[in-house]
Amino acid sequence: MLNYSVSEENYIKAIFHLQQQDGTVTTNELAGELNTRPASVTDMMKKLKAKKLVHYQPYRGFRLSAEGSKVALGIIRRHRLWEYFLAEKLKFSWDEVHAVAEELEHVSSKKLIEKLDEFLGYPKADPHGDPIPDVNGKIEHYSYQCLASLPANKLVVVSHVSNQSNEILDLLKHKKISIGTKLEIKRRFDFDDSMEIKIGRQPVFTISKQVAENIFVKIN
Amino acid sequence: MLNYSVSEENYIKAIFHLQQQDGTVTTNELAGELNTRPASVTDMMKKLKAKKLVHYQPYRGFRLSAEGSKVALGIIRRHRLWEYFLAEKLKFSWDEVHAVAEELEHVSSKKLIEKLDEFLGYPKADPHGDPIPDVNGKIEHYSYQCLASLPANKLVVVSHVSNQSNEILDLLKHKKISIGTKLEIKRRFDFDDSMEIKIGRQPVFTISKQVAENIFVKIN
DNA sequence: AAATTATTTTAGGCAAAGCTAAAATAATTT
DNA sequence: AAATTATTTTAGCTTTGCCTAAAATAATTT
Repeated sequence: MLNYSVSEENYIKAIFHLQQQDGTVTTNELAGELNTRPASVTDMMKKLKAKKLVHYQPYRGFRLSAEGSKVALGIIRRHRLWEYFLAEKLKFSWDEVHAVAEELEHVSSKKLIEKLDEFLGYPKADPHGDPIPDVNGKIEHYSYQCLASLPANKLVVVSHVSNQSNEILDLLKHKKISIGTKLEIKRRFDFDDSMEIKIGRQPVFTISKQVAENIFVKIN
Repeated sequence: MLNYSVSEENYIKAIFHLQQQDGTVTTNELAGELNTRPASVTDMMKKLKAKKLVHYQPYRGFRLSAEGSKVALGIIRRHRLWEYFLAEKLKFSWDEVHAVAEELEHVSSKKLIEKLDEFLGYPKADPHGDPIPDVNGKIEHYSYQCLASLPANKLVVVSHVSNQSNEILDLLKHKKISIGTKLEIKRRFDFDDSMEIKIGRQPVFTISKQVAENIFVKIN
């Protein structure tokens, strides 16, 4: 496996995360994610395309190639192992681990990561509950839970919507619920299984049983 | 304290080590140490001078300023703590730790290093026996003696190896000499300054002058 | 369908850190 | 003291990764 620059790795990782949601990633999206300019993204996409890490046609967006995904999973593996180390061994608090792991993940020694993994006892997930890919880049997929099945007072992240109809998407769009939205379940009503939900600091609103049954979440 | 680039840090560290021996460091020496060209060294010296990290007059060599030394000791602290971590926790062999620590030392989080130090139990020296500077850059100096300078029939403890090259570490690993090893000097030969050494009840073996010059010991 | 707006790419530059070749300075021989 | 040799610096070029402004293309309105 070749070696990539810190910059290249950051682009690859960002594309990986963005394409989880969107399938294909746009120049502006990626520029936003990386706090850089669209022109810089175009430059880097040309480079990554030349290295066969992304599929890219001008003006048409891009996504990782198989090889690119493998590289991304390697970076994510390193990141999450370091996060686990920082939280578990060095007693960093949950919100501090990410920034430091962003630096550590670029240290490229393969042996370091294998030894670290062993030292940590082969953890399955990082402190945020995100699964840690194995040496071969295999990642356990999330077992999403149906929002309708959860009790009150849970903080969750929307991860999947199991219904592609215009009707539900229209409703979700109106309620400003999309993939990645953080929801807090405030109350459940036994009468009709409706739920009161809060997003950030916005006012509480209600969703019906039928809606909740189609939303799948990761518990935070 | 400001932040420096990986390149700047590598120059600062190299100057620190070279000036231990020479007092003042020359362009060619530093270029040799860093596997770079004299012209590149001159460029960097101008930059480090502008940042008041070195004293430098064209053609007259250079040395670290007080501030430069403080920065150097910070880098050395990080390097040695990581070396200790790699050897002690991840069970790296001592000839492998240096290369990986070279990468880890540039991760700049202050909190990371303080937490790591605590986790490791505030070690005093790295796996090669080099003392670890404290948070304030204070470093303990031991008065070790060079093995090459000692007469026969001495019982000594290996405390420091003044050469991090793979070549010597490979040799020492093969001869089973590491920090803390008890050696008995059985004979010295004036012809080539080689020595016969015994470890415990193992058979006597010979080491060359070049090796003995890099081993520093405490007399038992 | 044309016009307007938004997005993306191109063109041309900049800073960091390296390089080679030539010029300047210092050190050593003769 | 002059000549030669060695060292160091300067000048100018390269690559990486970023930038701004202008041009090209796509998407949306009218």
